[in-house]
Amino acid sequence: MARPTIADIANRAGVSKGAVSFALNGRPGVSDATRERILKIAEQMSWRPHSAARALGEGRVDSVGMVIARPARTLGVEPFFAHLLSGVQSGLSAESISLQLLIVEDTKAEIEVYRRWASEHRVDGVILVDLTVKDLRVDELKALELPAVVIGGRGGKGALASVWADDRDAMLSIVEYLAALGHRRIAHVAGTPVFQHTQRRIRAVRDAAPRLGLIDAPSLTTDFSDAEGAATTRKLLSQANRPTAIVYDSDVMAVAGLGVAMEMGVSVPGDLSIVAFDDSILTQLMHPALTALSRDTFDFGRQAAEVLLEVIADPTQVINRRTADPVLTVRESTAPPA
Amino acid sequence: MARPTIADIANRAGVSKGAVSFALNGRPGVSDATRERILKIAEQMSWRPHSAARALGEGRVDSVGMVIARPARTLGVEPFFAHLLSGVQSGLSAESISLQLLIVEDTKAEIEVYRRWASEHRVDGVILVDLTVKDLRVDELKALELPAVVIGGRGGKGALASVWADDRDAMLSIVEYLAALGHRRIAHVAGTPVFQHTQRRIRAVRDAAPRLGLIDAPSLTTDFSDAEGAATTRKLLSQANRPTAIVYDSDVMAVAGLGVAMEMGVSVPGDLSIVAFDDSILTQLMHPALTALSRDTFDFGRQAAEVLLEVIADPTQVINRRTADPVLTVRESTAPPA
DNA sequence: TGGGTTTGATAAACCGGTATAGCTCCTGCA
DNA sequence: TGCAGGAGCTATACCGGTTTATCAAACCCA
Repeated sequence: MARPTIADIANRAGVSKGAVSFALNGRPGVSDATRERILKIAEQMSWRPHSAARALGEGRVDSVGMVIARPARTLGVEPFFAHLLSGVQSGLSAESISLQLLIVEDTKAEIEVYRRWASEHRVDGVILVDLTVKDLRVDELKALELPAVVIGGRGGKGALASVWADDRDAMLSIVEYLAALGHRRIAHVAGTPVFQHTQRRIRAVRDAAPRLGLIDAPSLTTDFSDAEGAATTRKLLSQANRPTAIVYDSDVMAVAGLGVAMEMGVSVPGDLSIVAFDDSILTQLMHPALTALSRDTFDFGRQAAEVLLEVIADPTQVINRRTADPVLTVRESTAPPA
Repeated sequence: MARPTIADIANRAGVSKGAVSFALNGRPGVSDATRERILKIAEQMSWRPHSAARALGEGRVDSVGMVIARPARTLGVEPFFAHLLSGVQSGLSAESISLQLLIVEDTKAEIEVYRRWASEHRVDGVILVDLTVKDLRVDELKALELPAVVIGGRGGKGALASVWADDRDAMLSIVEYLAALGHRRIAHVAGTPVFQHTQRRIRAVRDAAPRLGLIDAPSLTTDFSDAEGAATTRKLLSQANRPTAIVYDSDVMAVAGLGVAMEMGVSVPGDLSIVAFDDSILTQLMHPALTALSRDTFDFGRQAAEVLLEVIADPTQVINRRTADPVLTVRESTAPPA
């Protein structure tokens, strides 16, 4: 018989459906002898609970969702999401909870998805990425009463649970490293200013500049694309007093920047040092290989999953978990200034 | 009231649950007046069907699954999957069917997932990628009676539905292009020989060689990693009669190969032409930008979703749909041999 | 030996939809 | 006037689990 139900098992064992349910869920109400008999039969018939039936009875569907709101075009070059996803899954697999992934164009569409998921009871909770400065999603999720955890930001006034790394410290470690090499003109090619992490990184550079005696430390914002990364680099390198080091907020932009430098005959790391805020195979494929900040993205995802499950279990609590600090991996793209 | 049920609507409208169900699903059994009244009330209460309840009643859960069996480490650099995913979603969104994504380490784990999904009724069907020569998954899915569609291969003896592009023609177009430029020593850095598409590409090169008068046209297999791509390139370029052109089965390997060439002082495209079998931002970020074969991966995914939905609707049919042919995008990495 | 508690089980309700049998009332036609 | 037939709706069973109320038998202690 394909796909047996507990009624089938009850029949075979000569007991009621209720008894089977008790036995399979390890709760009192049946004798040890009966329990074992039922378990053995269930095993033989290779029974597994029907997810929808369970979801209907209990309140939960054993599924969580994650929406990525970026144009598909800009997605995928960075291994960031692939690693994050794997981590999330490893955190969920222990409880055999499934993950729904959706890639949408913008935040508006993302919020629509949350509404639909909530009203159709498709997920027990969601994981948020790319938190913006005034993030509409936070209030929306609160209103929907949908458990959520924010990755890489502090959930806005303690409203949502979060898993975060210290972007400020990370950026400081990069700038301090460059300053220690002797660099005094350091530029920062940042991402979109609407992202909270972008803001934090910009502030870190600005605050550290006077202390480290930097002559100039501009942060220039972009849309995270390779095109704007390249354009911004070109602008920086065309200045009279051009920087001797550039920090890029993503590996893709750093690679684009390296390309521009080579084109313009600016040698790396001789005339220009380059650091990427995110690490990946990309940075290692380059010649020279790029010095980059390595974050344990997999662990990031795993912890987010764990926190989400805790929040689902008890929605009243607000957890803010800090993850391991990122470390700077020095490669061939950084050296003392000429 | 949060999350109203059809019983609530029936109450408000003063009709039975059945009438509400008829009205909401647009089937006969209620008068137009009543129907409109019910629809208006449902709209007011912002009712949406409870996915689990619906799944339990009808046979389907309105959800399909996709498992990617690759080590997370090697994943994500290629935009391939991100684009594929977006395409799949766009094909599913019309019917508001959700997608479950899982990244696992190997095929064994993948098959386990299918078993679980089937027994727990978590998905209505699945999408397969990376078909291998003797693929265990095909028989397994047949046994589980789980509707499936294969991307990029012909589902093994017509067993499963499929969506495929002509890898053979694509490879021929590359080799013919290089031959037309005057190249006679062309090497092929292939992927894993267990993949069907790898085999087809290798055969295409071998078959075309005599016709095009190629002196030498070896296909060397790798594990698709940048490391083996680089190592193989080094070997090729160290030979006495080294090739004047190399075709790589992936963009990542092509980039790695370009790095090796530069390191060894082999100028591209002066001394060596490079072509990547897959296109992405990666190939465009390079200097020189790489000539690459562009496939409409998004459309690939969209069509796979469509075919899967058809197969779910009628599991007896076997659809084999051929997608648009890939086109060669010529950039700066190819030129006539010196 | 009798009354109260515990143990092990059952039957039935319930979750939120869909499908179906059946009922009432109206209409048309002989 | 009677009756067939259809429109419009209700009541109810059902999907596959969980949970609760109920109940019989065994057990305990005085």
